[in-house]
Amino acid sequence: MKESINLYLADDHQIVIDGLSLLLKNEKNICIIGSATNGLTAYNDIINLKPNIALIDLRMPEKDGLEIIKSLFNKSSTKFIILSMHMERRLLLDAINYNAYAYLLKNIGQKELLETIYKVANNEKVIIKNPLLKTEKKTFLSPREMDVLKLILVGNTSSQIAEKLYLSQFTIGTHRKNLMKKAGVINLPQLIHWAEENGLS
Amino acid sequence: MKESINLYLADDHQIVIDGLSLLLKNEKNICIIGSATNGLTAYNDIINLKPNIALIDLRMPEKDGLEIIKSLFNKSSTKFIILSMHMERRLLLDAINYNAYAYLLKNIGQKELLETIYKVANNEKVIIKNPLLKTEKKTFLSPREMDVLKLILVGNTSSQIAEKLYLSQFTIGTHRKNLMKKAGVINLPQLIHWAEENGLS
DNA sequence: AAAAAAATACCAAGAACTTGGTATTTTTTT
DNA sequence: AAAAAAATACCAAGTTCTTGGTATTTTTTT
Repeated sequence: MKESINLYLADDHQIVIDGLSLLLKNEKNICIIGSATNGLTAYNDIINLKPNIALIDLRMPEKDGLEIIKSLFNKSSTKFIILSMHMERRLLLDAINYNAYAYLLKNIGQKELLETIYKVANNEKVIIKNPLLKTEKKTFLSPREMDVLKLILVGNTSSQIAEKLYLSQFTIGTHRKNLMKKAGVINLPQLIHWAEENGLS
Repeated sequence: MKESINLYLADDHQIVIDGLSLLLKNEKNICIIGSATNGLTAYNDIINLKPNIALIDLRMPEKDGLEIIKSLFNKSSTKFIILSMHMERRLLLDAINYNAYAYLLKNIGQKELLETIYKVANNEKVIIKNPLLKTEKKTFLSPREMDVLKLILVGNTSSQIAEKLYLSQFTIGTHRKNLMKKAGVINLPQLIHWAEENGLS
């Protein structure tokens, strides 16, 4: 038989952690060895505690879920399950790219969560299928577009972005144009709204 | 002795409901009589089930927490505890105005949640004190400003907003100006970011 | 009833964004 | 090696936003 699964939890809402803890406490094969409400603590804890599996939220203060798995990619034996509010293909692919074992939406139920944890413990990768994923014909953003979008989101103008990325303002203009096309929106507020909805904030 | 507290849960994430259910299941004096992940179901259930207390999320599909308490204001004996992601004075005041018994942030712990429920059951009103509330010298938005902001958020231009609200575009300009001042930001992306952060999305 | 806050409307100059193009270079995929 | 995708750069006309004003009316608070 297998030994018990050491699990780490990270989510920016204490109540979610409390809930998950209780949810998983009844499972005899699962042992929660730590938790955090911010990404940096989670990152350090995961390095020190070396949990078998870490269940981490995408949105967290200090260091988001993706940054954590990027930083620990190929440096840690911990297997990551990403918890996300929204399905966004780009984030999902990023997560897979950095070796996440599962990408779950927060609207999953208890049973599916447990199933996923056991599968992951068994080295199975789980990607929750979601109707959005199919209908969403949107292409993902290129890395450069992502850079530009992030800078837009925090209030930079095109010329400020150009300075920061050592590019021409015209290039930024082109990226804006392409971003809006990909997002299927026609102006800045809508682009920002789209971005926030898709967890890029 | 008192009879047990009938509690209703509404939150758009199933996992939060599952968590809260478990969290409260151990309490012998609390009985969860229903739950929902969308506001409309919650609204109807609360009317039918008449729980003593309803613990509801602010952000929900179909009908948000505030709309629910507004609709049921003075029409229901249910006491409401609002769960919110962020502290926003305006929302807090609205909640109080519509007779909410508590406004809790989701980062509260298990103990505080239980305490609050028992206090509310005892007809005590609880407002979780939060440092933000004090340091936040920001004035809340006026109803009109809120209208304008919401329309900005979904991508309307000033003149589109003017049409929709039967106002002059100059008036909208003034509201924009004042909104940015109150939010302490200097451009549209930052305003939107601020709004989303404060749960006005 | 007086004072304060909110809502309304207006103006103009300058900054920034949007649209619809073209076009070259670099990187990735097949 | 060829094709496709991504990144880069440029232009101009038109639209929209931003700033810094002024000013009147309506509503709320004291």
